[in-house]
Amino acid sequence: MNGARSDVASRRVADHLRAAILSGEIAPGERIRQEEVAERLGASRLPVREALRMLEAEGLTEHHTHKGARVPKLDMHEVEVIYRMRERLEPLALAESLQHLTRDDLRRLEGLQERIEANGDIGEFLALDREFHLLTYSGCAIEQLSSMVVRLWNSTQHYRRAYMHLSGQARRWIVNAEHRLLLDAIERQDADEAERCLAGHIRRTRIELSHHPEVFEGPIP
Amino acid sequence: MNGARSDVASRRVADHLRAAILSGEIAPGERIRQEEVAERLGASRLPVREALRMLEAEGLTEHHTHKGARVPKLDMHEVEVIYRMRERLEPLALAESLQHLTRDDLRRLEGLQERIEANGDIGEFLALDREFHLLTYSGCAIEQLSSMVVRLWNSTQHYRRAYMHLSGQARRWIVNAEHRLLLDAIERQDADEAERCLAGHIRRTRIELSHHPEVFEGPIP
DNA sequence: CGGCTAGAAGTTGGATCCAATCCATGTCAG
DNA sequence: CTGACATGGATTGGATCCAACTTCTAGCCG
Repeated sequence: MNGARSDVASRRVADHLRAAILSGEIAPGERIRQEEVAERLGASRLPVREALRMLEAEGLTEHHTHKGARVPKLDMHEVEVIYRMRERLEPLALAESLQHLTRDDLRRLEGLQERIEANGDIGEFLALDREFHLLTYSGCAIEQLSSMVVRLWNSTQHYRRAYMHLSGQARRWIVNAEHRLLLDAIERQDADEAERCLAGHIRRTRIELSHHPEVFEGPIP
Repeated sequence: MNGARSDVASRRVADHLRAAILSGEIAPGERIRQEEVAERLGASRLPVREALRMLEAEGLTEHHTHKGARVPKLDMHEVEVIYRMRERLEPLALAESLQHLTRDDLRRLEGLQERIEANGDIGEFLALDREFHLLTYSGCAIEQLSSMVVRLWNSTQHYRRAYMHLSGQARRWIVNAEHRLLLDAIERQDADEAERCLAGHIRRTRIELSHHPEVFEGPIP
């Protein structure tokens, strides 16, 4: 009868924490105290515990018994391997998704890409880029595959942001060109070409990132 | 100071349920009632809830709000895609693991393969085969990669068992031959060859499985 | 002065009770 | 007889209180 509200407390808490982690408000390595979160969101500790477990499944927190939850901190090699995983899994997800994308999805992809090209600030770019790519996978009905792709995006989000703070506008032009090629292949339903574009896009990003070890050293803007 | 006992109730419960699901005692599609488990293991419902969340992160259960936990039931296409994910991820895990494998690991791999060749019953074969492959990945220090590989194995375990009940001894000879080739490449630290062997091994299994749609239809031994 | 230990405070894990939701059964109108 | 609908039992979600563990600190002894 209501507007599909998330009236389950644990989900509300999870949504809140997820946003806080993805936006960088809670940084990698930082500890999350149950009581503090519970108090701030007006719930008891129990839904917070459930929420932290959900986030753990999404790769956003890690849990150690009697020591609580932290946001995982990754080193350069870990992130590089995660990018290699993305190179292999995301083309598969795209292939599974491609023929199920609706005409409306394509229109939204176009719209997102136009907004990406509008060159907003870094936070906006990251959010739109994420939305763009995940939308291309939205037709993938294989739960395991979709959830793993989201996990990989979640894990690297913080380092993508850190890298964007270092890289110039030129990078964005390359991204835009690659997105356009990808969009074109998707609209033509050319699975092979779309997979190639996507793998190349991720691969290039991985290699660029590997030239900036400083991303993984200090605290970040 | 104690013998590394799993004195945390939620972990004990999770271990118990994991074993029950992997052994087929709890079948795909089956519901898991918190109170029943709690009573049977002499704990309250809370650690059971935590355990179910852990298992969800491992791909062994799925959770729907106010409807509880079930073991996911997959159709043939889903399993086929999961095998394609394995084809892409496990060679990567092997490459990451290869140079960290100790001489002792290699000896244990040899021992496992010999026990596999001893041709025990199906349950034993499945357990040994799982142990063999996961041991080859044990040197992989990338948590995300290792955990995803385990997830994929967990998800398909039941269907591997169902398939084994249908396939003859000839399949085992092929598996043994492939394992020997893989072991040889691993011992020579030949990453490329090992990746090729492994991808081929998984690929062949996927194709074989796709010839047996009956695996996904009825209830299973 | 430094390192180790005991304990106190803080944080997480677990048990019990209550509330909200789902689902199956039975009833009644058409 | 069939369908929708209401109701009660069953099951999960949440709050509160207590126990176990970790960690930080203060004090003692070498």
